[in-house]
Amino acid sequence: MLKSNQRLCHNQDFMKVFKGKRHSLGGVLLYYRKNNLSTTRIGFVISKKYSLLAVRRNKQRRILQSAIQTIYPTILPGFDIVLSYTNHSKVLPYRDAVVILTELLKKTKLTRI
RNA sequence: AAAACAUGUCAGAUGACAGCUCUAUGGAGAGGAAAGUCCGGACACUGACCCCAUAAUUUUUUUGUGGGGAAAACGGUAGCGGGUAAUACCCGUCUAGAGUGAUCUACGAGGUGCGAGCAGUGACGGUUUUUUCUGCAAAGGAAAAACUGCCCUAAUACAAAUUGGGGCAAUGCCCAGUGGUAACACAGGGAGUGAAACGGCAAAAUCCUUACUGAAGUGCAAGACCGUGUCUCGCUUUUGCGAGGAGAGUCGCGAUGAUCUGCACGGUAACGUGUAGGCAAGAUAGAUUGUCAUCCCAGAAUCUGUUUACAGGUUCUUGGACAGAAUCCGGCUUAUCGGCAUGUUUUCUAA
RNA sequence: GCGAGUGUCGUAUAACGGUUAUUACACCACCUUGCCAAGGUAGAAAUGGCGGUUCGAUUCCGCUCACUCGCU
Repeated sequence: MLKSNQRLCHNQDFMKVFKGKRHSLGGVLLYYRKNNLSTTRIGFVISKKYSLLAVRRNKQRRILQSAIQTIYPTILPGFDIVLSYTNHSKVLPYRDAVVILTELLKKTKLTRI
């Protein structure tokens, strides 16, 4: 779980980010857009299309959150990012999530290195 | 000891690293169903019948506040007796059926209406028993007998139908008796019918009535406050004032409660009374977790031992039921891997 | 979260508790035509699922599954 200033919290912010650029890899969709703040804020979208059970949706979101948390120091500040996972056929485990997210961030040049 | 039945209860454990929410430095942090939203309440707002008290305007009256009552309308319940804040809930009990049994399942006021079911009668049909055929078996076909409510008699020689007369039983009806708080059960007496008479159905309060009973409607996105944006309108036209109102703001909303746990008493029980102790999640793009290790449970493969089904060991990119609080409680319903405890019944063994 | 509603052939649509479940378009076969369309004749195809009430259920009731809508 990220801190509250590192999270996207309001519907208007989400709508803004969806109008920005996007990239996808392995079922993970990444939207991003510049904001005028000193931190990057990240939001997660896992819809009812992924699973109708609330337990599975919560589980998948927590896995993505904890994967982001390990990568977070390498991300450049000043962006709004939204991550969503829609591949309803299987669960994305923690190790694969870390690999996919680092590759995605390298492609979009949001990392420091 | 085995099998079964009922009720209650647990919902993998420990550690390390990294992190979140509340509280404020000490801690606390998801369920039995948090689910479905099928019922019932609490709570909030809206409108509102009659009576009484009080305050203001005023003295006919109108408005506000508080308290009490009633049943019109609109609902709720429906064998009987209880429990509860309340219920389509719970407990006990009556009736019918299933089971060797513990136990389980089902139904329930009256009228009026319906009636393609049963019976009324011949056939058909149904149930039981016996024989026989097909078939591995399950089951199916054929034949016979008994029962399934009618019987006797006259007009009319016989049969059938119709009409008249007579008789018996069961259910139901009426009367009074015994047991039970009651529903009802048991055992008597009387009248009458051969028929929509009896029995059956009306499943979501509906066609009408009766008895008992509840004021109604909307739901926390209820609702209360604030009045903040490069917002809108009006006045002033610098500041400012008033109205509306986006809202990502505050409260409602996080435990002194129809509360939880233990004990005692009353009651067959649901439950009630008393007493001692506890204060146990409170998020809002939505916390209550992620990863790893060891153990535990289950599964698969394999090895060893012997009674060939058990015991022990090894391995695994194996799996860990159903499922995630959203205002809060009491029920019901649905989903669910496994385990534990208590009580009861049946069978077997031993004394 | 709170509340309301709908499921009938491939699609749209009808039904008093009593039929072999209606109609239109689409589909298939045949006739017609030199060929196609239109037209004619015949045909196949459905009550979301599981239980209950009833002599009998698309209809009434319960549970369940899927879908739709309203309230920031």
